[in-house]
Amino acid sequence: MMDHDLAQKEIAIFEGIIRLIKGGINPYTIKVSDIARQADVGKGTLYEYFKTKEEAISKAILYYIGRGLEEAYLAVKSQKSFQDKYYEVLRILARQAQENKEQCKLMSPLGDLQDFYGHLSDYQADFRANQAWIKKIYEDIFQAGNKENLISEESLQDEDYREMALMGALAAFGHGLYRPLDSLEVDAAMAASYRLLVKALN
Amino acid sequence: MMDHDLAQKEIAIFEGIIRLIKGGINPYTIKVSDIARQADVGKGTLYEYFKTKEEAISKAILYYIGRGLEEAYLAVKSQKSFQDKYYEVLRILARQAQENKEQCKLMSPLGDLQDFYGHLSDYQADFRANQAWIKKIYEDIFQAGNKENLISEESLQDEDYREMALMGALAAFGHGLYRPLDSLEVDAAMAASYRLLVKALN
Amino acid sequence: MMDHDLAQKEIAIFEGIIRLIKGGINPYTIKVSDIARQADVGKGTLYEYFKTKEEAISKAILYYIGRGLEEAYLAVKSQKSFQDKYYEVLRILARQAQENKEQCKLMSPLGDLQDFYGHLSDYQADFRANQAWIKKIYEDIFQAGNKENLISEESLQDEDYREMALMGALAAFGHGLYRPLDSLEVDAAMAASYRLLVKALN
Amino acid sequence: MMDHDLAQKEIAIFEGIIRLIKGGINPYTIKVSDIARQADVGKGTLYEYFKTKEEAISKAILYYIGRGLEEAYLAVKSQKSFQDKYYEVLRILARQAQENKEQCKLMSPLGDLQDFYGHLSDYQADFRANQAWIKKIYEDIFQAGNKENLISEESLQDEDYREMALMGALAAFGHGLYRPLDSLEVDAAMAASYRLLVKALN
DNA sequence: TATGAATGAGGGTTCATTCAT
DNA sequence: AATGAATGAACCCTCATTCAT
Repeated sequence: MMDHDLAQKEIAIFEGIIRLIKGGINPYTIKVSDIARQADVGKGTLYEYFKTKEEAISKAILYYIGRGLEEAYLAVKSQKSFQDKYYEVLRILARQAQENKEQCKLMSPLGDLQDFYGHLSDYQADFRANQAWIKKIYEDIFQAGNKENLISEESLQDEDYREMALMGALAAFGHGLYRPLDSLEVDAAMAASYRLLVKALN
Repeated sequence: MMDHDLAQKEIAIFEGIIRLIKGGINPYTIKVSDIARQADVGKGTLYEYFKTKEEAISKAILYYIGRGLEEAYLAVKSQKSFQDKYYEVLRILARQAQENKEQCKLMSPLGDLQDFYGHLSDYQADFRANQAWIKKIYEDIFQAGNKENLISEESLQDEDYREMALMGALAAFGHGLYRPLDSLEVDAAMAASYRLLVKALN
Repeated sequence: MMDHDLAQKEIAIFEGIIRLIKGGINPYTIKVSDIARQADVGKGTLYEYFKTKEEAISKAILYYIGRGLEEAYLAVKSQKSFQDKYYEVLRILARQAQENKEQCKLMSPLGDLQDFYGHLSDYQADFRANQAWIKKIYEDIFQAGNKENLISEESLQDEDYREMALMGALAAFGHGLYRPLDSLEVDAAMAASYRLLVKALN
Repeated sequence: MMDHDLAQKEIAIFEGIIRLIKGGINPYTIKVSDIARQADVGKGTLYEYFKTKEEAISKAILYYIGRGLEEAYLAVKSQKSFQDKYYEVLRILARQAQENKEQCKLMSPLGDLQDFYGHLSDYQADFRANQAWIKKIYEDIFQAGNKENLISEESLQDEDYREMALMGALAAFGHGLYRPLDSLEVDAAMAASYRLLVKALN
């Protein structure tokens, strides 16, 4: 039902690529033979589904991020309060940071994704689909904040400002995560990030 | 004083590499022959000064960022007020973003520099030297803020929090910059970023 | 009678291959997938009828040339006079040269066919069948020439010589054809070739 | 002095390629590694001098044929009589046919060289240089024939005809050569070819 | 010290062939 | 019998590194 138009091998390849990246390989250094081995397909099979290695890697990343964003959106939406929604995002970021810190970038609309892998920009369609998810997540959070009167009228109206505020709070959290923290300190970073957000918006 | 132990050819190589990166080449795709041509040296010469291509590129990046950070520190120090110092940082970031947005990361202690070029972490010595500059910049800004009573006692004492606040405000600015802004809007982004910082710290 | 043992798909494959060659593809660069597409059969089907790609291409060429030679023989036989018979051959050559100059070689016993596609020699049976057609064409022409007293006794007895004479006259015509001639000049080349032949044989 | 602008490695590569072709490999099936091994250079070296494998092979063929034609011209010119000159050409052809029958084509202006290796036509400059040699050879032979009154006025004036006559006689000889002849029979074929030529021209 | 010609390991891609359906 | 998705051996070409000059 989901992925209804993705062949099974195509997904196997995507997952092989994602596994490699999570395993710590820089996408620029992935070899076709690595992908084939990880995905348990022949090297030639990759070229039945993608024109080049770069296309396969780019689409895998975009696919993976897309799935993550969809899940993130559902998780955020299932939370009721402003704070719970925001904490949900932070928890997702923290988890991703543990898996592979590259993916911290996933919440940034326009993000630094190209820095991660320059060829991504060749696949604007998938790219934009992902940005749409991000916008939905942001919107859901802001609406909750508004309902709870945590956002000043002024902040609410200035779309650029409120987005910068959210981005900044998330980035601050990401920055905090870089240190070798134990889980207690993750909580501290979350609290600090939330504090930054609330201060920024009211 | 600086560069006292860098041969002239070594610097030529660094500058060639930096020119290439500023020209938009992804560091992963730089070829030794590119460097040699840009630096106007023979390909073999590179191996007189560096053991591998990666070492040359990594050290060039670290060298370039180091020079930038030193200049940034001096520029910040020369400003008197908290606001002027912070705006100085923002102006530097904006300029770098124009040259090459990769270098926005330069202010982040621990930054995402590895994402930019994974081999950088092999040269911890230069790496740490750069972080020291960043710390000095941060310290200079915070002291000015303190003198002007713009930082609450609580924020001042919590080193982690205040650094997160600064990082967040900078990241928010960086985020704002990604849109195709004219210079007027850069001013708006600077104002918003400063507002975030002040709110966060007091 | 002919093709009695050729399956319908087999012929479809032959014709696909011939279409490709006439379309200008060098036989060495034909791909199995090209053949399958042209013949409108599956790639696997080719291997039901032929052990290798080379066998398919070789047999297709030999089959096509065989058909052409049979037709040529009938056309030559249907002409009455020595000159008409010879002109018939020239007309066939000219037509083939227009379609694809490769096939000019078709009249040469032993020809340069291997140069055209080296694997042809692996299929000596079909090869020899084609040479038999050529011999019949030659014989028919020589008999007519003899009846009309256009061939000296000496030339008639020396089989090697008379065949060389015929080959030479044909090659001269082929050579004349290579220039960008309009149809009038084709006539001139035919006349010159005939003149060469008659001089050679009497 | 000769080849003054061909690097030594370039010639080594040419000679390696020619050796392979003389050894019987079809030019379409030559591998870069074959060339490198034959020429005793690294695989990469080939790409210092040629952009592609096809360029290397094409230029090697054209180079080799050019050298052969130059030598052939000098040999023909050094002969005094019409018959000796023509026999010289036949001897060269016979020798080449023994080495590698492909090169029989070498005397044909416009020849069938493309059939031999389709990429040759990409190097028109070298191609035309070779044709100039052929023209010179032809001219030298015709002038001798004229001096000896072996060419009728009519034949002499008709450039197309006389060239066809020469081509035809040469082709007839080539055709005769294809049989497994011993040297005595080569003499017979030469005599027959000469006879054809003289008859054709007077 | 400086060079760049030469190298060959390495990797992306193609395509003949197979085989499960 | 017919198919075409899947495969991986094979091959062209690149480029980091070396080394003779």
